[in-house]
Amino acid sequence: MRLVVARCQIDYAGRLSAHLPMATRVLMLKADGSVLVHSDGGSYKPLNWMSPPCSVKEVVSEDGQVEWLVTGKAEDTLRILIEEIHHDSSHELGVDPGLQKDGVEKHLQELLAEHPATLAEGLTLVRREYPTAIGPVDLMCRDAEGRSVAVEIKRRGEIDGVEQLTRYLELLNRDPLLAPVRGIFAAQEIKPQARVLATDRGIACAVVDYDALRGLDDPTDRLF
Amino acid sequence: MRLVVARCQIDYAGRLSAHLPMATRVLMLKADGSVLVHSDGGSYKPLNWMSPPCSVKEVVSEDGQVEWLVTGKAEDTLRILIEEIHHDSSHELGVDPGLQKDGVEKHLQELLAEHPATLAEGLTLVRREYPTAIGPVDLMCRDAEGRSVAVEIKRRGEIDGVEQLTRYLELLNRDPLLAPVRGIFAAQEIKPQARVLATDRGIACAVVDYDALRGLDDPTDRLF
DNA sequence: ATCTGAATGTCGACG
DNA sequence: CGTCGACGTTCAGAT
Repeated sequence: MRLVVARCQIDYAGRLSAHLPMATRVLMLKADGSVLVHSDGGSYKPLNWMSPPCSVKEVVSEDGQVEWLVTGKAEDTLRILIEEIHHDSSHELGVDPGLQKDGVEKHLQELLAEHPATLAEGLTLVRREYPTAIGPVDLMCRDAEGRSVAVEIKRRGEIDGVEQLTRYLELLNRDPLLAPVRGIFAAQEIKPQARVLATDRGIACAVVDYDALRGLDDPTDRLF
Repeated sequence: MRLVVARCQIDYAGRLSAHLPMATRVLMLKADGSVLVHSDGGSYKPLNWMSPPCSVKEVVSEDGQVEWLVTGKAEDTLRILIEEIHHDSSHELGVDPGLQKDGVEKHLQELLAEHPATLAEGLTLVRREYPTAIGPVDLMCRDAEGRSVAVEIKRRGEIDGVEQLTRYLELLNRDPLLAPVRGIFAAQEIKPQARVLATDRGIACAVVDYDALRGLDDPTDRLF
């Protein structure tokens, strides 16, 4: 890992073309050859970058200008024209053990599979990841009357999720052994437009409380 | 901008929970208070981070352990337990002039609006961003026979874009003044599944050559 | 290798 | 300030 603070000008040509005027920025050169250009603000996203695998070549022109030419896989090129280097240091980091996550959609699905009745009175699980020709339905359930219920789970419920569930329901309802199948759109948060679309299509919405579900679950069975 | 290389252990609690075991990493602390944790590999995305606005507080426990507590807006917290600092430097960067882009979907739409006949023989433009209740149609055109044609433009044609165009067509075909409206799905690259879905729904696919379109366009009218 | 859906997505535009 | 769609999306998992 090499960290450079330099006044530089940058041009990128690849899937798009982009240009950064001369200014002072941080250049992060990782061990795999990838390069990140950060300014003092914005977000975690660099102003510009080159993804690995790629290689950096230093070019010095006749008039003494230093340029770093970063070339990637396809026709991606990042040209960094260096005017002045304020800082330059290299560091040995080693391999990172990596990130452990908890609280993503998969966990929500696991919890709802264990407690389907929180979605609707008397709901019982038939199976998780119920397979169909166009992909698996998150939860296939049966209601108190024994009718099929397809559940689509999202962390954040938006219009795409309703579209997805609609496709499943359309397909499932062609199967006379299952039909009629109704749908429940479950999410920790449901956007108004998604709710309107779901309601218009006769799909029920269920807002899920992740922490409450965790409370129902065995508290010893945690990641950390 | 402060750059720190340190052996550290990190816990994040916010929209999800995440944990990073003790290892050597780069910590980037930006002027707006945001913090990025990078390893020597991966991609431009940090292992962990805190978006602005947020503040960093240094806490030293009784046994001398140093911890940085980064708190954000809501209940987001990032705890960085520092074991050893290998490098620590601060730099004045100033405000960045920002990025200039060229070659995104908007530009593709402009080019196709100027040359609609490249999509289908005899096609003429009615208007760009044709408004409907569920959002604007990229291009509304008329074919040689004077029938309406709705065009959805994507850089990469995937299933979502076909769904979007399907919604527009469904709505537009309810208007007796426009109906029948047919659809063209235009993209630089169309994924097989998207093509299958489009064809199944009677929507034509058009693969667009960006460079060729640019060639038709006035070459003096460039961004830089 | 390709494809698909998720994301602490982020970012910008528009109402 | 929320909503929506694009993104050099990136990313991980499954086929």
